[in-house]
Amino acid sequence: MRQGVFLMTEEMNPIPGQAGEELNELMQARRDKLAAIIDKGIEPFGRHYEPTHHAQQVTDQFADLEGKTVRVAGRIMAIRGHGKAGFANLRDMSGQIQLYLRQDILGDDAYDVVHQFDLGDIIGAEGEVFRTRTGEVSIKVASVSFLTKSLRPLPEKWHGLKDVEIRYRQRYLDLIVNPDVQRAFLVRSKMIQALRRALDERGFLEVETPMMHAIAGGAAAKPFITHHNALDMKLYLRIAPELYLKRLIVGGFEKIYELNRVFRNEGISIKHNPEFTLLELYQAYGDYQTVMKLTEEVIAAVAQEVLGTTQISYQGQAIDLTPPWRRITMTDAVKQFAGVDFAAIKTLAEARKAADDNGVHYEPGHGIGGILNAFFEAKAEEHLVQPTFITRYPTEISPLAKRCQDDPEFTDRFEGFIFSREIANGFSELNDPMDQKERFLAQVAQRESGDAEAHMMDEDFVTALEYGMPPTGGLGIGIDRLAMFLTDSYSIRDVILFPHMRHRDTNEG
RNA sequence: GACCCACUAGCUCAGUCGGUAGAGCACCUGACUUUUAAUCAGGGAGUCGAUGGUUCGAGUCCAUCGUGGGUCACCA
Repeated sequence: MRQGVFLMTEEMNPIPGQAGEELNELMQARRDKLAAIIDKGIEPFGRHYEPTHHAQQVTDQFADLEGKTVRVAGRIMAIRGHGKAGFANLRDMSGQIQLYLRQDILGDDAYDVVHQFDLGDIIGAEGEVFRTRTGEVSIKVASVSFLTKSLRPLPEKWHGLKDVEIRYRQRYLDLIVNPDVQRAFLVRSKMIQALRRALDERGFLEVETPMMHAIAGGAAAKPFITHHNALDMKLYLRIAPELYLKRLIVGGFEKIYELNRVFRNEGISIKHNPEFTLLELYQAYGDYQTVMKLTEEVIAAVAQEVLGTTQISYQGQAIDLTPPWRRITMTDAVKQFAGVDFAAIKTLAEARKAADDNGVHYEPGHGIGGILNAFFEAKAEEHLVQPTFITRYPTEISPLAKRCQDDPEFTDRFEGFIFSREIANGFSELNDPMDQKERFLAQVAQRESGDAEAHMMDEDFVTALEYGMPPTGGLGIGIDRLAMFLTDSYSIRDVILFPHMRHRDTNEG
């Protein structure tokens, strides 16, 4: 067999230079230093250290700290030797601080250890805070503690790491050498914190519902399929938590949210990752107006808290998140941007002719509502740069939303758009079990005619509605996309720590 | 899934017309006690993504494959 040990090793270790390969010159040099450190009786992979300050604090509080002794810990990012003295830049989570290392202060033995330092090593240092001749706040190191030896060379200090494949596959390297990357994920983290706080303040309760579903419902999407061995049953990774959250509204919870991952078995692009983070919330006794208002308020509040402003810039485009956002019905948007008035279109034949005349693509299964939506996506969406709510979605494409009081062909539903991208989706929840059952049946029919994204029948959900669900407003917000706007990230991969990549395989044809 | 582009030292990149592979940083040796992309002198480092083909000769031309990126389609 050609698939010997070597191929197995490659497959299990997608990172170049792993065990089994010969060490290159740079790695050998580090192993040699490792041995030298061990020879001196020092543990190269340490156990414990208690820093008194972060790097940034030392700089910020220089006036108070000058002449005082501090302990810091972090990764060595630069070394500048000067014979019997030297400088090193130490990086921790807060930033960098310069260390000044002198043989006459450290002593010969300790200074020998300093000579074994490599870029990337993690050390602790204790010493007096001072300012150098050139004005840089530094620490005159009296003692160093070796905490972790780094056995691989870091990417270059000046140009950083640019190879996007390595950046995503080995995100830790990206985080070490590209400070902006860490900042983006910090913003994402704060944004999620701010969101939770905004919802908690408004009396919402965070809940957790199953990620593995026997029936994949709550959205139009292809699910990932898995299998439970003991129960010998097919399970789907959830495409949305919606149907479980509404069961909780039936159960008596009044304001709930879930902020977690959903999984959709679809293409990957700068706007799509197979798993992404979705916020869904439900407010009993509210409607789509309630949650539409909540959407603009919460997004503006989060931007204000995280960035200090509701005026953001995305890819060079100024965007004003300040409420209230523009509101326009889908029919009016199509009329405005495509010049086609669907209020005057009463038959499928007329809708199809309008689409044909305007070069709008539609599927054979589309009704008037589906064609209206196709018009909207083809002609109107691109114009929705500033935050805009599109309302009155066709019932045909909204199987879980309540019909409008004045027209059963439309629903009390909205989607929020920023920079032409859908960022929020909300509606008055359908709580009529008989209507819901009919909508499911229509979805099942579509599914049987080949639409893999149409809903499955969920009898238990209908049963829950039969016990009675109060009128409810529901909302979903795409967290990754919101993070993209707040961090001015071009690709969704830049706000997901470990975006999905193809599995690295062996090189056999 | 279709099309376009990329893949050269640990990293960032050059490489002309097809003629034995280059730079900066990093690394190694030496000098240097306030430098900061430290400096100075010397040195080592490559399966040019993989496989096949054309050719006297391929990093360079051709084909297939792999991985990544982009655009489109689908989707939030």
